[in-house]
Amino acid sequence: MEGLFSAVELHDPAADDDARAGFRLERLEVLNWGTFDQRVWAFDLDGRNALLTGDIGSGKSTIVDAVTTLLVPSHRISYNKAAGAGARERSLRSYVAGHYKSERDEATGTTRHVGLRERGTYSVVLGRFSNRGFDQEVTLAQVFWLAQGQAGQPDRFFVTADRPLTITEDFAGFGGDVAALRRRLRESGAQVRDHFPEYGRDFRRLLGIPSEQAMDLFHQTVSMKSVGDLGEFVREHMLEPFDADRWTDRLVAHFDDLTSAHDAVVRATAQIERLAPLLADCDAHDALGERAAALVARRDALRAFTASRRVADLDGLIGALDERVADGEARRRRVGDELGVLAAERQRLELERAGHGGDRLAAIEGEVARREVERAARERRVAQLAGYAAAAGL
DNA sequence: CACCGGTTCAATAGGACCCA
DNA sequence: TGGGTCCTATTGAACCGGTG
Repeated sequence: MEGLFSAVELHDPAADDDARAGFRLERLEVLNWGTFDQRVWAFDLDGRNALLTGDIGSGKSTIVDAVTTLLVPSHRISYNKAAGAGARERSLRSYVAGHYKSERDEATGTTRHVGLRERGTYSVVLGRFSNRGFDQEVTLAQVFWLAQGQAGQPDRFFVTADRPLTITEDFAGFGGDVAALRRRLRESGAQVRDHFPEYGRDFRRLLGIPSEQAMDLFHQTVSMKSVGDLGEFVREHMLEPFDADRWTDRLVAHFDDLTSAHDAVVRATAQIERLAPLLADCDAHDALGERAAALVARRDALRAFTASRRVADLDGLIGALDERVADGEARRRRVGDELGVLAAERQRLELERAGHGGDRLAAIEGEVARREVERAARERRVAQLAGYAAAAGL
């Protein structure tokens, strides 16, 4: 590393504490990354600002891309942006395989990339960050490997640890068995992840980065060659997304709501004014209703009242009729008795007529009948007298 | 030539499943 | 229970053709 670059210190040692506040990159290590082959290449920044210089193709962008790879999900990285290279010239795969030149196959007309490394090797990118004010150290690392005959992007896993790690001590001597390396790292207390999102959450928590957008801004600035439109850049990467269309729509909708609410109030007021006479009418209606109900009650009671009066009348009438019946009965008895006397008289006369006419038997029969009646009267008289005697206790 | 919209492709994330 | 594999939905980048 020292032979390739000259690090120029840009900081003021007198302002060292302030200049190195927060988490800063302490040391960057790469193994089998791009053209940095075979051994661990370390880059000690010591938490300071540094200027990276070097010839064209010496690997400046490769180092920058190593830092970017540590902090940004690979599908969002445009490695070519920093290198200013042609499309698709650089990728995670090209760094892991160590592509350094392309050969054109005249027979097929295709180009083939030539890599430094055979399959079966692995690559490591490791960054150690420290926050000197709080004496905290955080290590981020990613391990890549290309399996035999594997197409596409390399396999990889992600490591975070809240202590310093080095490639030499923690990412070597595992016999090429990636599973063994994972196990060893996990047992040492490091966090091993398969996917970037959870790894990203881990290191953002460790480094105290609250926003995912901050990483996007970091990515844009670290790999930026030029800013064509500063306003656009600030809008895109430094401001929280602001959906002006949606807010305009909401504003218009809110205004519409206010307008319709005002209309509703005006309408309701007019309705109340027009309903006022109705209230008076309702009161009158209620009064009339009460009066009608009272009259109906009296009308209903009238039936019983008249019935009771009629009962009294009929009772009187019944009494009068009973008297007339009694009178009639007495009269009938009197007439009956008179009829009995007249019948006896008729019989006597018939007998007398028979006597005169020689009908002595008819006279006797008439006399018998008369005596019979007399006997019955006397028996009644005897019975009456016997009743009186019994009543008198004789 | 820049821009826009649609299409295609590859990588990723995450769930289901199996196995030691 | 952890690790490995397979499958699928999602997403972002690249590409392409049309347009002003």
